[in-house]
Amino acid sequence: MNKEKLCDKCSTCNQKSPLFQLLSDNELEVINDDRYAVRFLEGEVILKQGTRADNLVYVIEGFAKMYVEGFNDRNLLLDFVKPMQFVGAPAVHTGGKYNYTMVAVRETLACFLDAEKFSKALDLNREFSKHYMVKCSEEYARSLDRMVSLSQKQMHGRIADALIYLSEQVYETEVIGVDVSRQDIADFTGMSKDSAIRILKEFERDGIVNLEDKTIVIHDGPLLNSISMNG
Amino acid sequence: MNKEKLCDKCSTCNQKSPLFQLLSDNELEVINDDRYAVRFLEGEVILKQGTRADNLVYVIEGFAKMYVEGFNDRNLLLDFVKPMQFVGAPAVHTGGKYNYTMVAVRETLACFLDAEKFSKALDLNREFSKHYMVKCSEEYARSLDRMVSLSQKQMHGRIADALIYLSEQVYETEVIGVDVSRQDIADFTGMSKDSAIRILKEFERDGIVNLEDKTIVIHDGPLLNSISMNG
DNA sequence: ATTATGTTGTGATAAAAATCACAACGATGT
DNA sequence: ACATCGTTGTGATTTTTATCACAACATAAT
Repeated sequence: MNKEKLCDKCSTCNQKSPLFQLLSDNELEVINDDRYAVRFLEGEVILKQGTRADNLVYVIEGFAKMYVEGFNDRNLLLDFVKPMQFVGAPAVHTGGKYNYTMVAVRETLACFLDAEKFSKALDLNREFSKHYMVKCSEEYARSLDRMVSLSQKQMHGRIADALIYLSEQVYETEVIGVDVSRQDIADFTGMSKDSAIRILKEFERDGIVNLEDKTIVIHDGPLLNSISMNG
Repeated sequence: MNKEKLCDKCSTCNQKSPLFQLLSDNELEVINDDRYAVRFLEGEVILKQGTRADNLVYVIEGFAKMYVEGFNDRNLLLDFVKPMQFVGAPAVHTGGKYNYTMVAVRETLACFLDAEKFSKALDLNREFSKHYMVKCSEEYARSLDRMVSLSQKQMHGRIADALIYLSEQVYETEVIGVDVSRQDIADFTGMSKDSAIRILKEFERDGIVNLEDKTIVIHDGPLLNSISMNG
């Protein structure tokens, strides 16, 4: 498969994150040393919650999701992962076990970076480690926002939050794609699948969204924002 | 007041965090440069959510709490802060506004470290920045746990989680002190004050805790753990 | 002394959300 | 063509939780 050629070495990788562009070829070589890429099929587990966190996963192409396996067989969907994103924090820094499971939503090419080597690169280049720290801090800040949403808003507000996030941050268009199921939205907003469906249907009746064969098209963004704020 | 003498300079500070002990006197001098200590009275705001995050607060003595000001006049209590803890992340790294408010629960002596200077220290000493990163990652990991608790457990389980955390991590004894109010526990567990009181009373009837003039004494830790797991 | 004020506590009621029991539909496999 | 399976969707019902309306009590203020 010619796609693996993209992954010959880090310095020539054509899916190089802005973060990696801060590293010199020599520094990249440190990370390149122990890295390897693996292609995952839809539904396959890339990282499993509870296993030792000795790799940072860099998504080269595809689409994945990460979720915490919680209580009563319920999952808390944390995020969808697009190419050029890093997955592994915070466990990779505390030296513990992965805090979540990561699964390929579509066929996904993932690069496994050795945590030790990555840490070495953080040592070598302070600009790199600084920017990486900013990325981690942004993730943390988002988790605080979600804690507020999950604990203080009721279902309409939480669904609105989810749709806004998926539209603005994940799909970067008004159309939320087919690979986000109703169950995903329920897992993202901490409610039952039934309730999530009900509210999406309600939003459709109110002209806020269009539901067309499993995609969700946002029709009235301002109203959605107002529901997010007041719910 | 002789207490301020404790705070003459960082290198002789007798409330020096293990993290600061990684820094040489010269490196400490960088941080010492722009720092200042302020004594806060009970109830006074130390950091205000929404203001520019250009200081990292280091608690020298006292007791404080941090909470997100959320929706409908509700607060999400994030944590209690004891001496030798740093407060300011993640905003101080993203260069934005504080994500939460910090208030003195008792009289508190707080040291304000300039974010730029702190960042300089992170630049100078990789061991220091590595350990700091671990601290931040642990905080982030805890927020993931809390997201699961808040979104998947019902009230009994959440109250159990709160009591376990307060007992084990904050007070480090079975006695949760007077400066944690019922409203605090409600804000920590994302429920109404009324519900929090009701469940605490129920726990008392079931012999799980003792409520004696505003302190909460944990009587049956194992049962509390089981409620935390199955709730 | 007595008026506020804040916290704790309690029952009754209302609202929110989960659960249950299905139906409809499409994709997949045999 | 038919069964199977997973996802979406809906109404009825039950459970969970918030809200409301107070009372009791302590503390602080006048």
